[in-house]
Amino acid sequence: MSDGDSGRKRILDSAAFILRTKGFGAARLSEIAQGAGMLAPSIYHHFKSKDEVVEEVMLSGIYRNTRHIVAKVEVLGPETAPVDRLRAAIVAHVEFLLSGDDYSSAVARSFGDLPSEMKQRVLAAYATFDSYWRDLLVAASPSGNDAQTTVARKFLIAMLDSCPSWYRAGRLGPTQIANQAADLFLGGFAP
Amino acid sequence: MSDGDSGRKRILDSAAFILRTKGFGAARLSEIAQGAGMLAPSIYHHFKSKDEVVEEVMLSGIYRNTRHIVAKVEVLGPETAPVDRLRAAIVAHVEFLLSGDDYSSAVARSFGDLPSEMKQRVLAAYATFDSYWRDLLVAASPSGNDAQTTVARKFLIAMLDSCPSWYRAGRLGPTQIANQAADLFLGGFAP
DNA sequence: GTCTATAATCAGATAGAC
DNA sequence: GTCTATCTGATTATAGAC
Repeated sequence: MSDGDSGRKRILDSAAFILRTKGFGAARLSEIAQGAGMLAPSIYHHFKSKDEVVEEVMLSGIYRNTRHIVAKVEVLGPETAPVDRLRAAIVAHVEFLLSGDDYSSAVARSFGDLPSEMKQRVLAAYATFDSYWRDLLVAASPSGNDAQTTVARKFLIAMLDSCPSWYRAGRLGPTQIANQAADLFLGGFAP
Repeated sequence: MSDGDSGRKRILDSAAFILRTKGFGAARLSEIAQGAGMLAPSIYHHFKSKDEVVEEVMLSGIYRNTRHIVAKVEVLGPETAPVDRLRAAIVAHVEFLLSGDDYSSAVARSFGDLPSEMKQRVLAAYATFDSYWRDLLVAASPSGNDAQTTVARKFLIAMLDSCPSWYRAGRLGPTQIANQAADLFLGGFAP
């Protein structure tokens, strides 16, 4: 069964765009509906509540993003150095965010603002994403210090997730920003 | 005239705490009032609107934070290397955020969610903060590339501002996190 | 300076026609 | 599957007593 242009998908696409651009706190159901080419009450034919729409956008975003990163890393041969695997993940994450995937950007922007019950549920999916990064960082860590790689992971993801909020198409393209992020995190600003 | 425990200050303190912990979208006037030991309508004796409270928290946060960082950097002698000035700023910023200054954390958490008209006004104050970082980074940049230091600044501030959202008092104290942030940004994760 | 009572507004959700 | 009309609840804001 094709999902091509169904109402459901139009709603999710619109919600992802709104969540990416305005954030959770400012996302209005009427605006989501407008972006999907319908009026607010029509959404309830497809979803039980506004929160259900938001939650599905979050889960999709995490899933799509994780799949994209894993694919870009695992295509590298088994002989690839851990640092190069980490580099590939950084580049893949930033490129995905900046190449217009509203779902992953919605997660980057709005995850922290979700109501706590929803956040708990979404966290289960987020754990997969998080632990993949943890493994990449541990493998590439020169020190091997556990607490340090945990802090480094928090810093890294916050840094990468910020891209959609300040990036504007211009002289530097997504790939250049992505490579600079990798250079900066791995090599430092003033080595 | 002492501002010690005036209603005005209690409201601002409470609002800063709420904005730091729940974000702009979830900040309720009734909860701000409760934290200040009064009921919601009493706030209007001190402020014209909820937005006015929020805006004053933002301006205070930016001002306090900038002043703190500048003080910690400018206490260094004029012979201090640019990299060490940048390092001092990074450490100062993280320590300030993690040592419980609700105002600076409120800015870090909620600035991106402000309604656009307010954001424009607050941006004027934020520009002072931003340009101080720009100067520090340009001075310490080995490459001197303008576009690159701009991107590096965005990444740096996003990374540092994320601290309050994930830091929990434990084995690592604020100073250790702050130093690790500086080591990571300046030296890189896998040099 | 803070309260109670209430107005005004808005957003999410439901009912039922088409 | 989408609409119009309406309900319900929450939230900001105002009026006026104390």
